Amino acid sequence: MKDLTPATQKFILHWGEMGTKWGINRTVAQIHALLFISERPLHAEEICGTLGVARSNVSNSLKELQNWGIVKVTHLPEDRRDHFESMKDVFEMFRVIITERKRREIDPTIAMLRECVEESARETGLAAVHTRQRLEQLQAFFELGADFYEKVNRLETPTAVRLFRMGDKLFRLLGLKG
Amino acid sequence: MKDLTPATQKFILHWGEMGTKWGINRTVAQIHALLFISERPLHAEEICGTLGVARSNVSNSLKELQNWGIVKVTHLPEDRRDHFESMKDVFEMFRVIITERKRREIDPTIAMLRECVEESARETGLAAVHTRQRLEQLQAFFELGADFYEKVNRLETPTAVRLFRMGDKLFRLLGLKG
DNA sequence: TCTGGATTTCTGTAAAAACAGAAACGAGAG
DNA sequence: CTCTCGTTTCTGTTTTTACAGAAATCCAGA
Repeated sequence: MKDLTPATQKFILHWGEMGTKWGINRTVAQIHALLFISERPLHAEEICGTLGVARSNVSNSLKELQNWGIVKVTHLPEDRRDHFESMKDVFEMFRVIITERKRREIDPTIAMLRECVEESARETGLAAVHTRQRLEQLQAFFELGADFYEKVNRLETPTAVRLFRMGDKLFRLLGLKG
Repeated sequence: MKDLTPATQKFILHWGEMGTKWGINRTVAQIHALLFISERPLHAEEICGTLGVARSNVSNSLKELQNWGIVKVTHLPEDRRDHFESMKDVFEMFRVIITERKRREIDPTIAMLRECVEESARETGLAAVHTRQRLEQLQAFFELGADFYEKVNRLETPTAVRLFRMGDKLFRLLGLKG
């Protein structure tokens, strides 16, 4: 890791580890961390040099980050090479990430649960009833979460931030505490 | 996969895949799915037979699930063997999972960010200032999320469910829409 | 203390993922 | 058209993770 301050290095390494724990390739996460913290767009070669990984690896990882929608290509005048930059707004960035994970993983899970519930409704026997009830509970939970997310997602960022900040006041206002 | 209805099989397989995408071992996730959907506690041998995995694998996976806190050991009269059962309440279950992930991954990340911000505050130069600002934004985001979670977590389950159900009404009540 | 079932730990193997380097491909400049 | 610089795809290797089977340990009852 060349030309990085100790703090930056520590951040990039930790972010890479975080990635692996959440099912994201370590290198992908590291490149994301690097681009996020960099004040200017970087080209692939720079990323190779800084992180010490192969060119092809960087190329594939960058494509992955673009698929996630949190890294974009830009071009600088007088330079034919692609340059890459991460989204800067943290809140927006996580909004994008969560939306994408919902699309890729949560929505298909809800669909699967729907199918399983249907299927087990057609099966007979006491066991099938139990199974169906369990699956329905799971389905209800995921649907509740998904709906809530959709609603929050429709808010403008500052509005959403305010919502999350409210806390105690929020609960009191809604008379939920009792 | 012996003695399972098609719906149950589909569910267990999907849940296993979900696991891998979220950094959970496939077998661990499958065993969890099996125990979740089972109406009675199972012993290790049954799990082996049903899922077709080795005894040792089941043993380690069960320990992992117990570390997560979503599977517990029980004993049946007239049977020396350990029996295992998953939490049944879906909402509680995810509360436990999220709490654990926060403890393992989010809290250490916040600590790391704090350290990095401190370190980069001691460094000089324009670049260091930029770095620090980025890290501070990230830190603020994580702290906001963590605080909000703590608050929701303190609510009784039915209260929290009501909160998530409110949706539109909620936003209007708070005058957030504008 | 000994015994038999039950569980965990250890060790080598198999499978999967990550990765580097080379080759192929593409786009703009001359 | 072709040469050059840059990017992507392909292929084989390395590393990591998951896993099975064997060995060791544990525990209750005799």
